[in-house]
Amino acid sequence: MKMAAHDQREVSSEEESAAGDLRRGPWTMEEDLLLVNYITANGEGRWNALARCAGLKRTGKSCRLRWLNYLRPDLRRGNITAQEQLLILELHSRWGNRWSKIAERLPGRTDNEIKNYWRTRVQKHARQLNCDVNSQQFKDLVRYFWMPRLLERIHSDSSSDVVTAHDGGPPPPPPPLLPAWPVDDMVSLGPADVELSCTTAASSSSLSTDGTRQQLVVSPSPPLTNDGSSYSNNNTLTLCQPPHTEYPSQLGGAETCWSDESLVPGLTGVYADLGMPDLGETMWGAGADDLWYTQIMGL
DNA sequence: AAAAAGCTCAACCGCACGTTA
DNA sequence: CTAACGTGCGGTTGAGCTTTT
Repeated sequence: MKMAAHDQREVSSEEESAAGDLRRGPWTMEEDLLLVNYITANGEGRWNALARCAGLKRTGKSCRLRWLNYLRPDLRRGNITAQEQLLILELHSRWGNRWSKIAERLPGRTDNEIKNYWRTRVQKHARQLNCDVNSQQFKDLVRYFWMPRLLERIHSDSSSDVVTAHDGGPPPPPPPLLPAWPVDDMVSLGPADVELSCTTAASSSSLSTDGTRQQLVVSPSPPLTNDGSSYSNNNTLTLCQPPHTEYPSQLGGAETCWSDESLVPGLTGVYADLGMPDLGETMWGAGADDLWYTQIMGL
């Protein structure tokens, strides 16, 4: 964890703004205490007056930002989880750069945090692919490669928790490829009127939230439609692959691939050029399980 | 070991919009 | 009606840290 800026340096007199004697730059611990104590006693709002009354030589804006992004008690710390990444990708595809709106769906996360995540992780990979982050190609990439990948990870993480809790025996076999998931697999997610689902010939899986209850539900699959490509209606994103796209698996049985040139024109070529494992590793913090892509892509 | 490059994220900025006097 | 003020948002910056060369 990064050390707070105010622990790292003293306040320089130059940071005392000449204009109005207002301070700028990193907050000190004393300023944080003043702000927290004042808001605890008096509540938030009226930030300019609050700044004066609390004895802070800061703008109201600066106080508000410090409180919302760093000091308020319901903030969630730590890395963005796979579930949160999935929600960010889905909500951004729906709403664009409406960071505060997206943040509402991720309790404890700030718009600033989500915005930083998007810029440092997602946009970086768009650049690496020479894609515009707003291009249809990149959106398809996210939809057909990264979101299924995240769903798989969410599942495998929760599965491994169960194994370690209940099974002291030999290590389990490698996790199945998408999406042979257990039924009623529960994961934690923030409130959102979002449902994500994946469909293959074998089963379908969905990750949904309804504002009060969060769940990842895996259920037997309905028959695939011929085109296998429908997705994104009002509240449901369905990631489909055509039934003919099957690949032999070292893990036993035919496996499915989430990409198909007919669905995402040009994508296969993108990955032939750049290589998939690097993408997954840097974006989602993956390690050995990038084998998944190399098997599928024949790389 | 040191320099360079890359990355993260707290904080600031300008603008838009709503509220108040 | 309107000017001033308060608030919130998205975009941008840069200090400090980490990784690579």
